[in-house]
Amino acid sequence: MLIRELIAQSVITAIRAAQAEGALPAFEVPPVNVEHPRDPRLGHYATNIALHLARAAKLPPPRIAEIIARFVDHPAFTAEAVNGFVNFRFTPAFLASQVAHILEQGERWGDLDLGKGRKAQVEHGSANPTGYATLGTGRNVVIGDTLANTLEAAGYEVHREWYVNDAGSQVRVFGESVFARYAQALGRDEPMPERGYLGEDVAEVGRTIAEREGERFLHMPREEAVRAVGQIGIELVMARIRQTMTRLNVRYDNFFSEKSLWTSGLGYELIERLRAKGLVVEHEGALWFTEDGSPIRKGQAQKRSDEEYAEANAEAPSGPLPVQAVLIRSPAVIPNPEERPTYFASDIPYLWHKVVIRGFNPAIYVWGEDHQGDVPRLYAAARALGISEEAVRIVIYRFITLMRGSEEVRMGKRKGNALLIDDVLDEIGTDAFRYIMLSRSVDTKFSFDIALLREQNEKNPVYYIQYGHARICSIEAKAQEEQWALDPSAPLRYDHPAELALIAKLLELPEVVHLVATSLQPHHYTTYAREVAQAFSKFYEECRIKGAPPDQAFARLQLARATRITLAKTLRLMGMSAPERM
RNA sequence: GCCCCUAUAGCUCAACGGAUAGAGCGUCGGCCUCCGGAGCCGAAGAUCGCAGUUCGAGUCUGCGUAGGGGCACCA
Repeated sequence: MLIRELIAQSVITAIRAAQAEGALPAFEVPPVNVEHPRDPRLGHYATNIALHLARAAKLPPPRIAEIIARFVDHPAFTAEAVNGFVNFRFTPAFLASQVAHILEQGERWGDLDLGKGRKAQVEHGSANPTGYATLGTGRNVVIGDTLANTLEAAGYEVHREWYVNDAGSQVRVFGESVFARYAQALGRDEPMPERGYLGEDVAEVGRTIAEREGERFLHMPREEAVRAVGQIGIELVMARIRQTMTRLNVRYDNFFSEKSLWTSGLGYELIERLRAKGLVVEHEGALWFTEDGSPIRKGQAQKRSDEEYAEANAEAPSGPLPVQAVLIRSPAVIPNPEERPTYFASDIPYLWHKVVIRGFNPAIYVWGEDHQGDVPRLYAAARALGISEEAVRIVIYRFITLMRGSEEVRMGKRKGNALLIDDVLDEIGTDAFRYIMLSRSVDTKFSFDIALLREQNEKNPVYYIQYGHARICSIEAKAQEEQWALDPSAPLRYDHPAELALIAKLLELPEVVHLVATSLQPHHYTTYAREVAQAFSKFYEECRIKGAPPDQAFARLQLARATRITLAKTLRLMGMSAPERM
């Protein structure tokens, strides 16, 4: 149980006891909100319950708070009424016992039992295999991987998956681009396709194929050659992406092929199932999904400019319209059968495969903000398939604005000017990269200045956190080497404010894991890790270990160890290393 | 036109409806006989605007302003 839940319970018990003795009138006890006071001098926790009870109890809040504080009875903390709040302070004995608890938990410290062994999936990365992994994908995978780590710590059995968009017309355009580069590498005068992929990565893939395979594809029918070269291209790109992910300390259990959803027949099977429910209809030669079975609205099937939307919707009622989207394109428009299912059409069997076939609950999607419009569609698909909406959780993160000095650089894979993860890692390394990606909340857009990379790297707070960890390792080693006088027989005791503040900070770890696991907002770790490192620095500054009386030296060394465990765990959750020296 | 997201210190970001809005970087000023100074202490500096709900609003609601994304037989 989290400590805040413990406190909430003792408050409820206190209120009931007060009611039983007639100190408070009878009323239904509302949920008790327990939080950290902003000012740590007020205590470790506080509740505002008295402010909420004023009406029900027909008493002024400060009076209620006093009564509750008087009836709170728990060995771990004391209660005090201030300003209508009830503030709680851990007893030094309890804090000392928690240091022992952390040491005993070791690597399991911070773990929760939220998942109760249920299977959860985090699908992240999933960029089109039409080029090497870019900065945008970097934000995606760092968020996804950290969430996966978190759910694991929270007691879920976690599956990590990359969805390979190996179907659709982009793959063909990519294949043609690779083929052109391949032919060019062999000295042929082959033009790049229209809207082809102009990046150096695609050129490199073309050259690699030329080196490995020679001219054999030049002697095949072109259509066949493009397909074969495109397939090899995807494999080469995915191989490189896997390398990049390894470098980023992001691992996957599976790479799931979009194409397989159609070659297995699952996609068509589900379309028939939905058709039977009247949710799939034919319209102008294409197959459409219509959330409520209503007829397809006019003019749905074209892209429009902002002005055209404005005009088309001038008379439309306010609020979102029922979801309608093409699943299978009309043969009259798209002749190639492989390109007929749309991206959304694949989402339906993919969701089914995740939740119904593989039993993931929740299935978490990490999507860039360009997919924000797909959210209602995915939920509509879930409802149509009879899948609980709670099983589907979607994290939308904002894009990165790439700056060079004060100038914004528009990135594009197709244009070939996208910044690759590998290039950034060459400059700043995995830990700093992950820290930067994690330090902003997912729905905050942030700018990434390549001109300042080096400078930002040196000042990256991750080093401060790791420094704290390394410093503790060094102290522990020195204590052993120099045989400091330590007395492990005395009970642990702490009374210095810096010691007590540090312990209280360490005790927040399970709460932070809980917060990240439920909010799916991994940036909270960066703040927390920094606070722990800061509390340790202060402790280090003010409380000498070496040379203290043997019982106190031992207690402080144990506290340093508990800090090391907490820092290491937090770094590990964020996918960063916890170095023993720097 | 409709939908989603964002606006907090000079810059980059925190803050689960609570008490004096916190950090980092930058600026200014202190601190190394001592377990690692990648540190510690201090100063200046902020909630886009107008209403509303609430005992209490950076946080919720409405309107406005500014920015990003979406509204495809693209992926």
